Amino acid sequence: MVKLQVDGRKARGEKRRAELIEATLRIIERDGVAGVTHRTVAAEAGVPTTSTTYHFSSLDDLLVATLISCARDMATEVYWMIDRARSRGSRGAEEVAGLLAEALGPRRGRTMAEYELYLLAARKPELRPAARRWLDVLTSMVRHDDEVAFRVFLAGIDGLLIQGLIDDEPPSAEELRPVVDYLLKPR
Amino acid sequence: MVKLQVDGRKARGEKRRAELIEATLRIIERDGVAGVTHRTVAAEAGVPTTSTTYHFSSLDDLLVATLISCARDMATEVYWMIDRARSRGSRGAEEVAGLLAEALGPRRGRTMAEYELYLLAARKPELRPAARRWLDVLTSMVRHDDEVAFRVFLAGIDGLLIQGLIDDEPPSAEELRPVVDYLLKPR
DNA sequence: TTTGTTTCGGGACGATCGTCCAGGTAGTTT
DNA sequence: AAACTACCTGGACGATCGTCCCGAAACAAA
Repeated sequence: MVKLQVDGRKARGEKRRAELIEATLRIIERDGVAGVTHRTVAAEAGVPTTSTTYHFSSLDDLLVATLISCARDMATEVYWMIDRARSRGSRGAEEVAGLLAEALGPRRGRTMAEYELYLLAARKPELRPAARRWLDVLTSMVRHDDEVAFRVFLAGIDGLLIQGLIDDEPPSAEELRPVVDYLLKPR
Repeated sequence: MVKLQVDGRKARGEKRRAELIEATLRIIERDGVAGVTHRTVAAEAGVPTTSTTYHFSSLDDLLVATLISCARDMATEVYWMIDRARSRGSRGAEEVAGLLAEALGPRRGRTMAEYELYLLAARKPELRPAARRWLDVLTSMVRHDDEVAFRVFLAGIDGLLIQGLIDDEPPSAEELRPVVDYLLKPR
């Protein structure tokens, strides 16, 4: 007989674990990876300091878990972005430009956090599979004969986002539009 | 009468300042921005700890100076890359792919450092002009009617580099070639 | 109820951090 | 030579860091 009701203790533990990961992501959005310490994360989550050391064997473990959680969100997010862009046909570029402007405007902190974690993965080999997964998922969405064009598209998106992060004021969808258009133009 | 011979003391000071910046860049290449402390930089440069606090009013100042120095190097570097690619005409893509493979292979640490400093600029407004300058310099190199294509090119380069940083083994020039080709193909 | 397991949290440890200070040294100016 | 300026450095301060320890509390199994 399989036990259907999970252990209440473990359930609470998992919940707090998730809360700590969320708090970590909020801190990275606000202060960057440099601002992540046991104490700042615990304070952000409203739990005692030692709670982080209990649920995560080290600070690195916490960052790893955060990246994995974040990468999953990114994958589904970009998945739907592509899906929406496709369903709008030739209006796809408009859709993409709008989403880029959003990522560089209201969601700027989140975008910075994602690229900081991305660079963290460049340094920590154990993080790379998680960081690479969403790229692979996306690549598998397209036909094989479009693969080069798609890789160019993804690279272009990354470049536009990174370059947009150092603008004093985030670029508007209208400014991004011609570049996205050029990027999507078939040849 | 203008004094031709500079103050020997200031000359030594400037020299050590430069050495500290170089040491900082080496540390970022090896351990990331997170590894930069007064003590690690001083040890890397082979000078006493307090030397960093004397020449740079704070750790932030040291990072700012390092980014500015690094950005200048990047600008001249990419400038010559573009120049070489142009002079080779249709072989430009080959040249670019080779340089990308080099940036992701032997010079991987340096590439990581550059993007870490880039993201630092996203968080610290006073760093943005320095980080943006080399982009502006490059943009001014092309004809106005090519500007969109050039922005796409630069964004694509950034994307390819960032994505290449999380590969377990750096991509070869041959693997990068088709993407660069597609990126440079006129339309 | 008793026993065992898991989560929780206060407190403290040594290490390392950024920064300051006060004196010492080398080079320039008068 | 004397006064001045700029660079150099050993030592130390308080703050914060990651992490450990150990008892308490909550919950499950017996």
